Amino acid sequence: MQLEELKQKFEKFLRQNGHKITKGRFEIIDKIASYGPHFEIEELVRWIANQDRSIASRSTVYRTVRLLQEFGAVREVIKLGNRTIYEFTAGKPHHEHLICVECGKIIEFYKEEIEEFQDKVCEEHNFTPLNHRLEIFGICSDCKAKKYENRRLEVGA
Amino acid sequence: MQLEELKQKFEKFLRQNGHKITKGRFEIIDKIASYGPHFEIEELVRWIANQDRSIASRSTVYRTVRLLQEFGAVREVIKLGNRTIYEFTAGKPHHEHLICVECGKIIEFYKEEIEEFQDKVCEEHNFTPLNHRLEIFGICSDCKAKKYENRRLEVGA
DNA sequence: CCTCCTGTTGCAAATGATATTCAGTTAGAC
DNA sequence: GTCTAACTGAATATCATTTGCAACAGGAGG
Repeated sequence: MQLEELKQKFEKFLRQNGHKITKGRFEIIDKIASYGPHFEIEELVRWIANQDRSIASRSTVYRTVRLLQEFGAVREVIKLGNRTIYEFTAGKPHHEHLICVECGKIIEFYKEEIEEFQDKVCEEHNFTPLNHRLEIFGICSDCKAKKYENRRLEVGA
Repeated sequence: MQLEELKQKFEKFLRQNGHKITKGRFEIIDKIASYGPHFEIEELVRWIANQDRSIASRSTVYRTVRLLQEFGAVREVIKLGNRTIYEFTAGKPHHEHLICVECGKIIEFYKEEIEEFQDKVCEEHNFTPLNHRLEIFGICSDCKAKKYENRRLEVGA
């Protein structure tokens, strides 16, 4: 299983950077992995707190997510208002996101051309890209359908 | 001058939405326009506070920037950590940004293809786009040059 | 010009995400 | 096992942003 492989690499990363191997850190990875592709830290903290045996405090979750970002297994993918939505990337290829501003649904998509453009633009400006983020905010098909429903109800079916 | 035109349109916008025409709001627009293309609110607040005659409180600046966003003259273009960088768009066509993570320099660029992709991807997902934001984080040419200088100095010129 | 109602302002306090401090606890090198 | 540096949890601090509220000011109608 590739989660195990990831953990082993993370362990090596920790060792190489003078960090210690603690149970909590690996339990947090398990939680993130089983939570779903996208998460917010406060959400994760609440979820963990609700479990039978709480494995880590708020501070530890924040600290571990930061480590995972440095390691490269977690990425900040959406910044909306004061919310930060993270993604457990774990080897997934880079991709972008459509965000429904009505229901919060997140749709992933990949367009190779975007990477090509990034390279072209950066070269033009002699700029060395480290990472990028493309967020498209809008209304998803479900929410559009719902609005249509509501309109019908208002008019009187 | 097109700033005047913008103000007139904003005045109409305010009237249409049941808001009042106050001196402060227009003075804030002047400040934003003379500040430069990109600004952060706290920065703007401090700058305004340092003027001979302080024209608006922190809350009013925040509230006015929000109105200007609804109106469409101001846009959140970069979210980095807990910082939000705004742009005074005022009719400028949509474009994207390169952000130097060393010195904070912001470089604007436009690629029509990005708009085309957005439309294509959104169509595929039956998603109605409202706005988007592409941020490319990296190191600008100046900072790369500076690093090169430092390396030379360390080695001993 | 006066009056009244509603939106606006400034301040202080609240909020919410995230960072930090510190004292007690552990990992893991020797 | 011993020792030290890194880690943890709880409380506290910080920083951007929002909100409650009392005083104030547009602007519509007279």
